[in-house]
Amino acid sequence: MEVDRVSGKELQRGELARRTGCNLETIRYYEKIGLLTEPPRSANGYRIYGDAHIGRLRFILRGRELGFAIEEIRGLMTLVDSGNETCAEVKARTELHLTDVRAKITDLRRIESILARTAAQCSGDAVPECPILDALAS
Amino acid sequence: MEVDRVSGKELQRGELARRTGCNLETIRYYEKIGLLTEPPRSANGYRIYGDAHIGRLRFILRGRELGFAIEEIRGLMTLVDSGNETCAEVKARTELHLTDVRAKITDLRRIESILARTAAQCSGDAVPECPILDALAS
DNA sequence: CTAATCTCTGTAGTCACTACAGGGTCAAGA
DNA sequence: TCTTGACCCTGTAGTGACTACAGAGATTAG
Repeated sequence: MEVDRVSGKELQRGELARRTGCNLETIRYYEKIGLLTEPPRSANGYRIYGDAHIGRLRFILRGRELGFAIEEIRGLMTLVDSGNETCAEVKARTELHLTDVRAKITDLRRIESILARTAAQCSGDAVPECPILDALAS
Repeated sequence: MEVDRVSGKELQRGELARRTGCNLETIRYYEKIGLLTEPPRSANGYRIYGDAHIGRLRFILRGRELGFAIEEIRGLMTLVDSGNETCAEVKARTELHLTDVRAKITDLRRIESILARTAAQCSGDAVPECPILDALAS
């Protein structure tokens, strides 16, 4: 029994994975944590996905790419599903996340400058005295 | 039986935690994974730490602050312990890590700009059409 | 004497997956 | 018809770097 590949409406898990670039197991994981709704099954027990699932999974993956946590994505999707979403609310959540991202950048930049500065003091010779180790020890 | 607080040579776990700013449980964790050597015990079974432990733990914590992975820190400490460390080797490992940090910064900056740009398109009104959700869905 | 504050142990939970073992199903080729 | 390979199913365990907790024993202050 082959699934319908012409209309693109019925996909098996592997096919969904290929189309979205998502790892095969991750799809099952998202279902397990309730981020993807359980799809119907064919007679043999295989999951059958439709267009709605592709869209939802793409939403999740895009959100993850942008660094949103699973729970933040769940929140956004719940908001959309409830039909109560407003641009204001979505924007507020995005800006909250943006603050987080910026804090991480600041952190990493501080780390970068310390590392770069310390490494620059380093002779790079085959000697046992090392300013990097000194920096770590102090 | 009180530990010696004058010379600062013998500390209990809680005291070591306080002096280094390390979480109490984390010390036990570092011991479990072999990053901190098992300290001697007092008659009642309590761990007793000395100056060497303070130094080692500080080294680990500083390394973690700078984003080194546990295994990288373990590698650096092994290098030092072997007495074979050279400035060149330490520098090489630091620069490897620096590359990693810079890659993360690049990643986050890309995310930041997408989020900022998208949020800026957002009216912030109480309307259900939202460019952020559109960006996530596309 | 008692209550508070240490310490000990092992284990489980966090986040977001990823991998694997051990099986069932299905389509195509020899 | 048989077999091979590619799919799919399930549950569980592993990753990294902790953190928290339960249930116990030890010590100290009042």
